[in-house]
Amino acid sequence: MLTAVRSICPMANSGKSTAKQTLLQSAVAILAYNPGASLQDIAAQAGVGRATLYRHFSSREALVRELAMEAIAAIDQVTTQVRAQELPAKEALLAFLEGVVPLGDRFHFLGSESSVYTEPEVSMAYKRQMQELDDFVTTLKKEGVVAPDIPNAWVSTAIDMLIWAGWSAVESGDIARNDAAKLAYRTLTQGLS
Amino acid sequence: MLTAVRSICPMANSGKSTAKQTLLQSAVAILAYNPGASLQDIAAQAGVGRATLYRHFSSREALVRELAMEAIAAIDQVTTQVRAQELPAKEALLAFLEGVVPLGDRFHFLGSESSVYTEPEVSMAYKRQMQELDDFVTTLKKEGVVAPDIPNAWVSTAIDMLIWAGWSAVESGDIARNDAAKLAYRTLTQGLS
DNA sequence: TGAAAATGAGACACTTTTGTCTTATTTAAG
DNA sequence: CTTAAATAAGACAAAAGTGTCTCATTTTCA
Repeated sequence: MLTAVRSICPMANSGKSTAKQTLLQSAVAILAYNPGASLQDIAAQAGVGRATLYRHFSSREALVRELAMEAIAAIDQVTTQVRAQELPAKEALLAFLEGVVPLGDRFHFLGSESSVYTEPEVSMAYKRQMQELDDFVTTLKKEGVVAPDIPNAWVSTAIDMLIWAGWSAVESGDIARNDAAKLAYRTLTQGLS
Repeated sequence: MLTAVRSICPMANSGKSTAKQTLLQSAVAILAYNPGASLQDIAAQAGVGRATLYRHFSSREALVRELAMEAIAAIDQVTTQVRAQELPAKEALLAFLEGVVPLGDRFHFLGSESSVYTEPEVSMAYKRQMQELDDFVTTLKKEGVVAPDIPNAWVSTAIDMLIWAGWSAVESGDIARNDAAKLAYRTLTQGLS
């Protein structure tokens, strides 16, 4: 376990995740499965007091908003990396899945949380990201990875759902962490056959 | 499960659905997207007072339990019908999807509601249904519809998610009601190509 | 029409959650 | 060692949700 490096060495700030980061991580882990969880539950899961949570997030709404923005940023990071490689569309799809399936809880949280529609800041970023996914689908069609007669909306939805499928299959222990993205990719490109 | 026995009264409710049915329908429609919705919201969506809701369901827990059991029964009805036709596995899959995609909200509600794990009655019925799905996956493998090297758990999860994908794509207006099951079927059997 | 049943509205007590605050303790830095 | 910052614990009031109850009104059916 590499988790315990924090205290001894004086300058090792690199491995130390801030309390805020821990809270965000715990929050998304809980909220992805139980959107109605209380801040009590979230703080407890993060191993901090409820008051500490309020020191970092002024309200539940603020927590959810930051969570959404952080999820969007994490996914953006993946898409940026994938684009930089300038892969053919098919390989880009696999790379995208490899990067995003481990973020499955954040990804799913985004699609299910209603704040995505109410908060303008989040809403705008989310729409942009959905648009980018739609553009990617168009590329997939151009390069023959996806049949042209399938509606873009269906392709996007199917990708969404199989990302969540991959993450939750790993989480429930049914699928190995390194297999999930490949299974999603295989299912998308050639089905289950 | 005989759905039409409702009341002793001779003719009373022909075209009119019971308040209870309306409530169940509204509840699943709301809870599928917002699991934390209040009974106030549910009653309002059903167009009845909150007190009326309590006349039909003694508690939130009872409402959710009946909802879950009703969802399980609805899905059972589909599987019974599909089995009765004695179709080859591939055609059976399509028939199953055609029947279940319109029940997508109930299906999704079942998989996400935690009462499924806490209530013994629901839990037992749910496990049985999941087992039946797993058996069906085994049949799909035997008849060559699904490759033998794909884990059953992945196949089940993928079917689950694409059912939900179909229902929500219809709900959001992106996909025609009559296309959703076919798109899910096509995606499962040959991917998006 | 008239009686019985169902409903809408809302009052009420209770519980949980939320957001703010204070205080004692721990942790980090000088 | 000493000081300053961060934290856990918990008190507190306000808000929202739950479950029970009553009563006036509407609906239903005989």
